[in-house]
Amino acid sequence: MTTERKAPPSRTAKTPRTQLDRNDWIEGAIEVLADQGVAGLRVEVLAKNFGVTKGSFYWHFKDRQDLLTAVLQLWKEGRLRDIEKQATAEPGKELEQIHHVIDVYSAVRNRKGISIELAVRDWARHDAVVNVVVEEVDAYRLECTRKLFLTLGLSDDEAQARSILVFAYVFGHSLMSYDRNNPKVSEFKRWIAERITGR
Amino acid sequence: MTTERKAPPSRTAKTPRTQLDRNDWIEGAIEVLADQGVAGLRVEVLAKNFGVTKGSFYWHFKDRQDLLTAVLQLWKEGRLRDIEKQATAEPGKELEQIHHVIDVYSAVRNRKGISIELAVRDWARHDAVVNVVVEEVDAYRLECTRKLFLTLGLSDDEAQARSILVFAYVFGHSLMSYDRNNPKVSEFKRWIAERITGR
DNA sequence: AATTGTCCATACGGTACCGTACGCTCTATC
DNA sequence: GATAGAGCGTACGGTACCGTATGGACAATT
Repeated sequence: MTTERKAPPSRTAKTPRTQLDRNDWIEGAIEVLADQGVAGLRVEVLAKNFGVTKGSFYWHFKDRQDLLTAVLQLWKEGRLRDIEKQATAEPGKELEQIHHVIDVYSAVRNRKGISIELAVRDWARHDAVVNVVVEEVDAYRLECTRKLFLTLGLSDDEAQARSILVFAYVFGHSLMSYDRNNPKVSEFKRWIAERITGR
Repeated sequence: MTTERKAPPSRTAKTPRTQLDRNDWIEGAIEVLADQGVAGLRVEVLAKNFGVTKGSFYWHFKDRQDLLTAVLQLWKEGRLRDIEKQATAEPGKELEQIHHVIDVYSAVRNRKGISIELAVRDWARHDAVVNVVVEEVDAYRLECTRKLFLTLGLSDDEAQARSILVFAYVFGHSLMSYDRNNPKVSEFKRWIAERITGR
């Protein structure tokens, strides 16, 4: 499926958002997913967030699973596009680009993105279909990063190992709860990034 | 592992388990937690697993929260004991011990332990009290590992940074879904462990 | 002005839970 | 062998959901 953005039905400027379309629901669902997890992703709750009733929901979606599938699909597409964007380097700037990837995917300012990531991964642990999608996304991420390492002249094995380390680290980091108020944290993060990418 | 088995109340050989005590419920709850998450930790479901009704549950526990608190407490104690055990090295064997920690906490054979770990961490994302406990456990884990690195002659900052990397990696690794059938995976894991601990 | 389709509200039956009240049955103890 | 309490079953009311049926409200079209 492809981001089926419907052209706004000519009510562009008048009432900013009286009607909801499928995409609005999906995006709202991703919000809830980020801070409640799939378990908290309930039709009636979501409807209440929008100030409507579920009568609206069931007009746009067959059932709850229909929404979940759409959410997963949108997530996958977004993640594939994102890693492609974040891991594309100008020639000669591959090392900086890897640092950029580590930085973006472990940044505290990216709280929402990280929350979604963790929520989807937890979702995947209880749903085989979701797990397949996460595997695909992970595979692509590893591949993109591996290419960067390869360009830097590393062997294929080492490039793969380092790529795994990159993402295991960033996801593990966002999973951990250590003292984030520690002023040395950013120092540690730089040391680690250097350790992962350096000679 | 916690393994704090209470001495069976003198009905050792007769009926192997007719009565349930508080600990049985808590351990059963941890089982469910491991493969369903907190959201799936329902009183009536748990009772059905034991082949009893919730009448039994509410004799041993005030309410569902009472069980959850007990589960959390037992988990915390177990984790603190475990890291202490896994990270205690004979003098001169500190490096081997760090490798042992990495190995144990990222081992595929430790599936259940990892499932519990991830379930608790996801739980912590939606419950501030749980999050505090996870922070305490993490802090102790980092401290234990840091001491090992310190004994190896590293600076305090580097010992801290490496400790963070150790646990971010192992947890991130168990969170990731890459091709685990790849025959080179164990090779990658060794490379990474070496990268984390080596000079 | 009547019509059609889109979008939503209301109302309903059904399920899966939570927690309580109360009653039953063993077992140990005297 | 009566008694007391520990451990559990049964039955109930309540809540939060899911999904369906049906009937508006409103816009665009004719």
